[in-house]
Amino acid sequence: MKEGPDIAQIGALIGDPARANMLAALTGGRALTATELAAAGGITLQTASTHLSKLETGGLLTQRKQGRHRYFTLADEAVARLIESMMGFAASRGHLRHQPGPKDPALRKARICYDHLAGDFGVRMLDSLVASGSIDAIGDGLAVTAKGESDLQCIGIDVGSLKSSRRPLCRSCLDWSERRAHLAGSLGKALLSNFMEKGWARRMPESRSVVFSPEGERQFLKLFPLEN
Amino acid sequence: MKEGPDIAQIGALIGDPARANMLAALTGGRALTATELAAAGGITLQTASTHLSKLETGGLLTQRKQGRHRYFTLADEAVARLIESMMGFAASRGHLRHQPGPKDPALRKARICYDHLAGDFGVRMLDSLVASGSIDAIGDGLAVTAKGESDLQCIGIDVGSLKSSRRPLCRSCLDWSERRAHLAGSLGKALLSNFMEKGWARRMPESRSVVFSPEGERQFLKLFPLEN
DNA sequence: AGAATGCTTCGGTTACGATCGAAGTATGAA
DNA sequence: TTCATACTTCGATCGTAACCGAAGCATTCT
Repeated sequence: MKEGPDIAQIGALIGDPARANMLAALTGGRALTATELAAAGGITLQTASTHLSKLETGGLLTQRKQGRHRYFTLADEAVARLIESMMGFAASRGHLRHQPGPKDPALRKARICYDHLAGDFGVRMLDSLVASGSIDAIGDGLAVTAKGESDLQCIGIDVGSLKSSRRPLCRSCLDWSERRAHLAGSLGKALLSNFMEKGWARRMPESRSVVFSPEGERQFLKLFPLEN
Repeated sequence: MKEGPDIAQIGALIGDPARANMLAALTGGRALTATELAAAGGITLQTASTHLSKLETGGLLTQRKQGRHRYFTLADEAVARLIESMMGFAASRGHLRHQPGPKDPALRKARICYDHLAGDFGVRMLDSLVASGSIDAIGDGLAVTAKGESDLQCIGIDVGSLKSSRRPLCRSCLDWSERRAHLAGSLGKALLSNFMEKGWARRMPESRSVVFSPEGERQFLKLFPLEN
């Protein structure tokens, strides 16, 4: 009858539209203030405040006060994964919010998923890394090969130092737009920051989309070719 | 602002305690009638009926009428994965339902997870298969080796025929009690049914727990040893 | 045929929670 | 100090949905 952990609590937590919108906004990875989240949820500040405290006591959010602002973030990567997996599920059921805004194509092309690259470009990058033998893939599992380690070193990424972190190096993440895997984990994060440092890509404010400069896109496509 | 798929709908669907309990009951894998589910949810039949129709239109359940009964099942494996992953998340946050009933230890030891073996025994089985070189594991990805294929043949499982199914052969599934991976996919299912055919194990009515006979447990432990 | 079982639909009650206005606290700026 | 911003808490309203009793179908049993 009543077995196991209590799903209903977190379900209800995510089940409110305003809260769901706020969580989705935070999937962008950057910390947001209460007022920004209120806007994202489409509600007043007071209401947002109560929602945020609920989400925090529910363990989904952490807050960090800085000056007179209160910055909220997803509690950890597990939360981000849960939200993203629910998005994938919702998308597969056709629970889509039809709003073919101008941002939509940009989001499908390249967007941020917590701290790594998702969308068309994210999928292409992982496919290319696997095809070139830099990453071994068995099902959902990923591992960097010796070749990959040296290739990545050339781009400017030290895999060795990433390995020492407690966080898994590679992890495949299924996103809702492509429904195919892209690269998450500390390596996924490192690659994206690498692109941004080089000026190839930058994040758009108020959105999860990532735009590449013309030159950046050229370099990216050259670096991660698709054979077929 | 409003990007991507609508999480809130399925969140709300799962967010109701009665519905959550019914879904959890269905994670057991067997099809249940409306009255059984009403009992599982702790509500009357009428209320259960409306809940069930909501879950069905939401795409979480499928019903199959047979005679004067209506059997409900989780719509597909993706739903089962979602529920189980939410259970894992809830457990990690301490959202546990404290009810130290007598069944609890049995559930941790061996229970069913949709259609395969989970709990202590499920984890042990996968660990042993990996250690013996029957299964290759990279991160979350699993693949049967040639050695594994012949070993499994000896037990009475034809991997070749399983491969032809559309469903993935191996998949790792993280369960809430152990927080470690166990074997899902068509192979996971085949192994469990193999044990049950041999009389090693059987399912308890009204519960997700799987109990091994003394002899069955002896055989199981011998077949899947742990070295350390 | 009639009776029993399994389930759905209808109607009305009730309770909870989402919402906002208004007032209260904390931090920073003038 | 005073004023402004960022946020929380209080209080009250309101809507929705969960719930059950009762009645309505459908299927099977006798």
